[in-house]
This record gives sequence, C-alpha cells and structure tokens, in this order.
Amino acid sequence: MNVFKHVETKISAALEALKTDDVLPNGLNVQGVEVQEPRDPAHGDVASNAAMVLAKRAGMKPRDIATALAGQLADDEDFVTVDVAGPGFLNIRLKDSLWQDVLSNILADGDTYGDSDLGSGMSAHVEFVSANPTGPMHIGHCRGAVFGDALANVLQKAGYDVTREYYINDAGAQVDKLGQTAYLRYREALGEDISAIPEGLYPGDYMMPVGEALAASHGDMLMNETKDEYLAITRKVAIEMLMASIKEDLGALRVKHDVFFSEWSLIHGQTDQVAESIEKLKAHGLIYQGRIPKPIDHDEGEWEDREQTLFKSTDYGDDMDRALMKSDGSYTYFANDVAYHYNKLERGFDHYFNVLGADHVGYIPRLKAAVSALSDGKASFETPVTQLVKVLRDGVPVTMSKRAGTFVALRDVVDEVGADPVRFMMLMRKHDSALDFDLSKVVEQSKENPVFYVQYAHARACSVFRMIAERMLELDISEAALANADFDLLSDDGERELIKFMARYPRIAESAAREREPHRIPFYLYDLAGLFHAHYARGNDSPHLRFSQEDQPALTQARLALVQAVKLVISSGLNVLGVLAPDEMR
RNA sequence: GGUCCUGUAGCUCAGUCGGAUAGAGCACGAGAUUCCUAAUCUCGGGGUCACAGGUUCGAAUCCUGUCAGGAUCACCA
Repeated sequence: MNVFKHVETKISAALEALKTDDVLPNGLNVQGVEVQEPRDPAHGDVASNAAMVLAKRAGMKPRDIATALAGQLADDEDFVTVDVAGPGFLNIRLKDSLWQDVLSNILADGDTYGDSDLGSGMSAHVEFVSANPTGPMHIGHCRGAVFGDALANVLQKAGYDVTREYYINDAGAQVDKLGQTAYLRYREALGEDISAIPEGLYPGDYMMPVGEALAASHGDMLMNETKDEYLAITRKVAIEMLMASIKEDLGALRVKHDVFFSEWSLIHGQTDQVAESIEKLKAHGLIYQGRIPKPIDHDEGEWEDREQTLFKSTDYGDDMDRALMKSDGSYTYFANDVAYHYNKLERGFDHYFNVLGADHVGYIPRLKAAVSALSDGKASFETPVTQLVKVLRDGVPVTMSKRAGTFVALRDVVDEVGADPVRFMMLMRKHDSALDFDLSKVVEQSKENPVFYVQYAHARACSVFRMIAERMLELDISEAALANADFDLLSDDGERELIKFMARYPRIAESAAREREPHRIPFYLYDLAGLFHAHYARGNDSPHLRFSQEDQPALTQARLALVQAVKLVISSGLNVLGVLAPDEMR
C-alpha cells in the first residue's frame, strides 16, 4: 500500500464531507490537493497543502479551511494528531500500526513492492539505441542504451506493457560505404595489399574479421563480380556481423530489446512501406513539389537548389519543410523514418517513446510532425533526449570519431569495470544534463562510486542474516516467522526512520515513471543505503541497537523483518536499474 | 542568426505538480574499529539558487528578457 495515497483518500473524503455540511462550497474543485512528507520531521509524518490550494477557490481563509479539515480528520483511527501549522499546512502524525502495515506489505510484495497502476492496461513502445551498424558500440551510445532500458523498466513497474525496439539503419549511403570497406578487407584477407582504407570508409580493425569471413565463405568468387553484385553480398554480411557484435555489447551491458526492426525491410519487404506512408501524407495534402531555402552557413557549391518532393512539416511546427526523395530518386533517411513510424503506429501502441541523443535534437520537430500527421494528432509520442557524454581520462577529454576509427569501445569499459558501475553512473544523472564520464574514476572502483555504497547495503543486510543464522540456531527466521514478528518492538528512532523512508518508495517509483525520470531511483537508493549504514553503525556504540539480540528472540525477529525489508527494497530498486544486488562484496 | 538543453556550496550533482529554515557526495578539519563486514559511521565550516523583472498566500521550481556554456540547424545517418 501507498501511505500517501491512503492519506490522500482520507483527505478527499473529509473534503467531501465538508461540502455536504456546507462548510465548503459545493462543486469545489479539489485538484492540486496533495500529501507529501515534510522536510522537517518535527512537522509530522505527512503534510497536506489542501487549505492553501483551496483557499482562493473557496473564497475562504486558508487557516479556516485547515481548522475545519483538521476537525473532520481528528477522530480518524489512523491518525494520532492532526495539526494546523504555518500558512495553513495540515500536519498529520500517523499511528504506528500504519507504518507496521508498510513493513508487512514490503515483506509480502517483495520485488513487486512499488509497482503501481499508473499505466495499467496500456502499452508502451520504447525505441532506443538504434546505433548504426557500422561499427561496435562506443561509450557515447551507452547513455541512451542504459537510459532507454531503465525507462522501459520504470514504465513496466508502473504497469505498462512495454515493447523495447531497436531500429537497424541497414539502408542508405553509409551502408554502401560499409560494404565497400568490407570488400577491401575481403581482398586483403585474400592476400592483396590494399594499403590504407580510403577517406570516407571505415578504417577500424573491426572490419577485418568481416573480410576474413567473406573470404572463407566465398573464396575469390567476389573478385569477378560487378560492384552492384558484390556490394549486395558484402553489405549484408557486414551488417549481420556488426549487428551480432552490437548485440553482444548490449548483452554485456545487460540491455535487451524485444524487436530489432530493419530499415531495409521497409523498402524491400512485400510492399514498399515508404511509398505507402508518403501516399498517406499525400492524402492529407501534406506532400508537394517545391524548393527549400538554402541553409545558413552552408558551403557554396555543394548546395543544389532544385524542385523536389517535400513534406509540409511546417504545418506541425517544424521550421522548414523536409525532403523525402534524393536527387538520384532514392528515399531520404527521413522518408524511411516516416515509414518506420507509420509502421509503429499501425501496430497500435498507447504510448511511443523515441530515446534520442542530443546530437539529434534538430531532427525531433520533423519526426513529431510526421507522427502527428500520420496519427491525426492522436498519438502520444515522446522523445526524451539524453545529453552528450564527455568522455575523460584523468580529467582530460578523449576525442572520438567512428569514421576515423578512434573511439572508446563500450565493451572495453564494461569488461574492465563491469556493467553495474557503468549503468549506475549513467543513471545517477538526469538524462537531459550533460555528463562527464571519467574512465579513470569508474575504473578505480573506489568508494567514490555510489553503486558500491548501495550494493554494500544489500550485502550487509545479507550478512546480518548469515551471522544470525550461525549464532542463533534456534531462531526461526523463515519468511512466515518474520512476517508475523511483533513490529511493536521496532521502537527505536533509527528503525522507524527506515520504515518511513521505505514507505516513500512506491511514490518514488511511480513519479519516476510519470516524469520519465529513472534517475530518481538511484538517488532514492543511495539515501536508503545511507540510512541503513547509519543505523547499523549505531550498533557499534550501542550494542542494544544491533539487529541480533541473542537473549531476545522476538526482538531479533522483528529487526530481521526490517532488515529483510531493506534488502527487498534495495534489490527491487537495483533491479529496475538493471544493477545486480550482491549477497556479499568480496 | 533560429531552435533545444544547462547554469544551485571550492568540485560533481539532487531538489517531489510551486510549499515551511535550499540538500548529498567529494574535497577540507576533528573523531569512531576488543563491533552484526571500516567498501562503514559521527561532528564541523561552507550559498546573492547566473542576472533583472513578472505571476501569487508562497518561486531554485512557472512566465518574459539578459548573460554564460553545450548541442543542433543537409538529398548525412
């Protein structure tokens, strides 16, 4: 159960009662009334702003509303005290039994504690990563991958039926260049001296295995083919091998997609879906032949002013109309993407998310325009942007370029430090804030790395169980025994503080989904771990606060129930982040 | 020049739908280990929430403008 919602329900009922009694005007709009935890614990367990929010609408003084509301709530069985404070806050202290119910719920719910019905009955489609299959994943891709995965998890926890998808850009000019590179590496594998890989192709060593594979499967047969013929083969093999490598990289990071969707298939499937989606736009009168203005600062000479097929994205807030056909008659990347989003829409999800890097923000307006036009403005389509990651080593920026072959491979970082620190560090920042990622610090595995702090809290909880199992052989520490322990014995401030903090988890998890901000979870976990470590350490000076009290089995059971709850909440939260919750830190 | 993101302690960053006296880590200073794991804990100093207006019972939070930093403005992908 969610304590805050529970109290909110009570306040709503009390407001209704006051309306019936003509204390408050009938039909008063109670939107905006909320229950939250006060910053200062002296203000009570929970507080409500109801009186201040309603004062103007009701034409009454906030203190008067608060006093009436307090009177209405005073006799409630769940409340110890209801006070009016400050400008009209309602400060409420809850009975212990309510907090004890929280503990019971955590133990009963386990990993599902914190689930909500925010998205119940709704589906969500999350497109993320979609890195071009022209090389292994580098550290820059990492943030979108981890964020998208965590966003999907957070939505799932809030009840959405989530589909995770990767759009494979396996069509277009860059893929041809990849095919040409593969062909050169193939000739190299056959013993030819190819010298340097020409400018504009992909010089990285990772293309050499592709050449070798081609040599092994085709011998020297491709040497006699025309360019069109060999490119069809080298392109396909290169894409297949690089996608396999990308999937391995994602796997190392523990990122999983349900669907890998091929751009190529949009054009070369049973029907030309690009043509179909353009037809759809044409039916709306959004396609025309025209010219677009020359971009500011564009190099002279490269710019060709010509009449072309345009999508009228300016009708939907874009700052210029967008080209759909290249001068050679093939589709632009955007045209294919229009078709891809049309395809998504046809599959019928309730919410669409497209996680993009900051280098694609300029692309968002035309994408939104297309989705809006294709769905008659009905689709819920969000494009969370992950800001760029500045990669540093010992504080010095590392420059990266895939085409030049100089980049920090995601795989190298993950192999060196593990997926957990990488994921946690990426998620510890709000997604639309820029992030400095210092390799030397992540590699260090020092205590500066908050992931260990949180993991250690989980491991420490586990170790408490191991120790007590060893020392108190008679004690029943089964799930059932802990669930039935006497929670009245948890009377220490540190214990109560832990319970109250864990009561916030459902609200945190739900807000993370509602605001599409997974970073709220690691911050919450870090604070929870801090409370747990602090309480644990009090046992050093005050042995009577330790979890294990060998001469008091009932007290020990109650405290173990608390420890178990902490363990469950931490592992539940880490699970959402895709970070492991270890039993020990050795 | 247009658009988007960011600006909070020396540094890195949180800050709930607008809520009461703005928080944490690091760094700096002082302490805790016969103890359930010290990968931990306790205490301390440290702020013009970039700046200027506005909205209201109340603004770090919302609106407008200015300044600073980053991203982006293609028939690329």
